[in-house]
Amino acid sequence: MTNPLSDQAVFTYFNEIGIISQLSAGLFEQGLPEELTLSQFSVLNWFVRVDVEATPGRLARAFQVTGGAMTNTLKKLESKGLVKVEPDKNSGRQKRVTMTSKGNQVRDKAIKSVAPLLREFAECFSIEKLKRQTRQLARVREYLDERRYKQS
Amino acid sequence: MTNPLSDQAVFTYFNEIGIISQLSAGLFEQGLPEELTLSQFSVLNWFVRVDVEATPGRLARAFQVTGGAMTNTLKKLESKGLVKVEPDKNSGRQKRVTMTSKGNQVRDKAIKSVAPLLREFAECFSIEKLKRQTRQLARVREYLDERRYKQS
DNA sequence: ATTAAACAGTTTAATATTAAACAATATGTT
DNA sequence: AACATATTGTTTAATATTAAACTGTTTAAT
Repeated sequence: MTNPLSDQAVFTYFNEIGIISQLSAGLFEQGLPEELTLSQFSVLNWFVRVDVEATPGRLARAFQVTGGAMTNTLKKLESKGLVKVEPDKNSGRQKRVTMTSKGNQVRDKAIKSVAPLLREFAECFSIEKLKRQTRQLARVREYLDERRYKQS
Repeated sequence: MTNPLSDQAVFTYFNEIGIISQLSAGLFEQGLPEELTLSQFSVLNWFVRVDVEATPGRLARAFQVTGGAMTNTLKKLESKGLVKVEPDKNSGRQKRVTMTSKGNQVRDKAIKSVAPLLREFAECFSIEKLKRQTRQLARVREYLDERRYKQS
């Protein structure tokens, strides 16, 4: 039993999300200092919000990117001296990633640079509504994440 | 007056959107036939849903991508014989893009291929809620689109 | 009529991402 | 103990995108 109308509704939904992703990433990166990309900033931010250390794999899973992408992001961050990547003493194949104090400073600076953008946005859109939407989006994200593994 | 908590809420919101965009595009493209990318399918779909002809610029604006990106997408579609790109008789700088009948067939095939994915999704998430969310997302998208031009 | 500015589309170089192949290490089975 | 399998991270090639420079065309101003 096909329903083209609901198909279209779903497609439009993801279409809006795709465009917002593109526009918001672009705007956000314009506000970022030190040639920081959104991915790089996100990793720095993760070290403040979630944990003080991680493996590359854990970060890749947290941001839903491939291992290769995370290797690339960490290389860029390491070459700027914002994170440290060391071999793990307990495991020969894992690595241990931590943020440097410079990384912390740059993250703070980035937060400050982007704050006006975020606050301007927060003035136009109710934070409560935003949080409600975020919860719904999280459910969709979890759904897609499961589907992902079912396919492959 | 800074409010780091609402900043964080906004950031998390866009973060979820970014991940959903990535995951949904990936899943969607896996279901697409003829080596069709999401961008290419979206253009074909546009010709069914919005208008039977367009200029490259109009399409670029519709999908919020740069002119260069649309040039690239149209080249791929043209090389597969799915659209026709002709010079415009009335204007020396514009071009006229239309979908071929093969393009129409491939679009139909693509719709059928991804239908199961969309329908499975529609079973898990209420279409009414989805439409309500889409309206909210559209407002966010419009806001970002305006901000975009203000910056530059 | 000339000239300047705006506009439409393309090209180029750079980049972040993916999928797939790969190397090194750990785990589990027999 | 040996061997197969799984895991972790990296490398490689391909690709879609962007920003910026560029070409050609139209519009506007003087």
